[in-house]
Amino acid sequence: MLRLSKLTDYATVLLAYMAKTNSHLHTAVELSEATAIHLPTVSKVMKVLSKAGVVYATRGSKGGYQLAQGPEQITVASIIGALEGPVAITECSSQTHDCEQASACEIKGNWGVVNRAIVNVLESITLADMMVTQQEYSSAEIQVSWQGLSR
Amino acid sequence: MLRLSKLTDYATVLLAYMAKTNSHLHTAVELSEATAIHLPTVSKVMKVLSKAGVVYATRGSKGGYQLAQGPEQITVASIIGALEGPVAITECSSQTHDCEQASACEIKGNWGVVNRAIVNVLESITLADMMVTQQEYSSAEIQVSWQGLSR
DNA sequence: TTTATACAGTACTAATTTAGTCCTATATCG
DNA sequence: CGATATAGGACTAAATTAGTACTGTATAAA
Ligand code: FES
Ligand code: FES
Repeated sequence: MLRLSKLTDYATVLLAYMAKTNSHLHTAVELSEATAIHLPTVSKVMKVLSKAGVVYATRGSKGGYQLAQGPEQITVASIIGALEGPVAITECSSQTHDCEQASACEIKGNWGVVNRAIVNVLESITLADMMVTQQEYSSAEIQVSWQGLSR
Repeated sequence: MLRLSKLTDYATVLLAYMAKTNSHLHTAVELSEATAIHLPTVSKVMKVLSKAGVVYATRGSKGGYQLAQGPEQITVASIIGALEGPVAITECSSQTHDCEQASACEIKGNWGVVNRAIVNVLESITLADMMVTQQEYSSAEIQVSWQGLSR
């Protein structure tokens, strides 16, 4: 249903907390207590974020996690990519598809264009943007223009 | 994984075929043969599209389906909406959410903004756009700007 | 060097969602 | 009436996601 996984949501909440309290390394236990996300889940998410390079991990006593970049450099797309892989709204939206009925298909390639548009949005929004306090959903100003093809 | 359901994909393929051959009513059998989508699945999809008002259905002998509007008026968002309901990329992205940890959450409301941005993209793309023959994915020109909050 | 701490990697089960099919009912035309 | 075609709902199977647990590795301090 065009929905992100819960793990991606957790990741964003965790990263936002880390961004807010950026002075020290954060252990999984601390993150769990601060966000009320169960510890095993926090661990799972942080391991994935670490492997993807979104956060930097230090092992051992006095260890923990820290953001690999500033909140302005971490995009929502990169968070999603870490947890779920590249965004692909349909099977046919990636370059490496092999749709069975491709020869007869009227919309061939167009999901790729839609996908690209959505990725552009997600790449334009950073963790810092996600930390802005919202008064109203409707107060956001987003402008999107669709110009079709250049040829 | 931010993916549309297959039924939504089928719906778009079916509607694109209908748009291309707009002169007559299309039975489920004809649509199935033209698109190579199994008949039970075609029926399921068309029933949903009919209920949502995307297509108009005529019962009985000489019956079938036709587009309720021109391809330029049918948006991708409306197709998705018919099959999957309103787009909500996370539980917290709709106005009517009641997130357990909302009081402590650093990103409260921001998924709603991201969701709105994606919906804007999907509302800007029509069935007619989806029927343009694509040479290269990269040839599409989409411009998105994120301007954050107005206040 | 031993011990406590904290992350890494992997495997597994349960829960949820989606896909696909089928059956019965209703409407329309000739 | 009988053939055609959609409407609605129920049901099963498949796929995906969420959540948990266990074992391994690295680090720092006693
Ligand atoms: S749906 Fe795959 S090529 Fe059209
Ligand atoms: S995730 Fe629900 S309010 Fe933040």
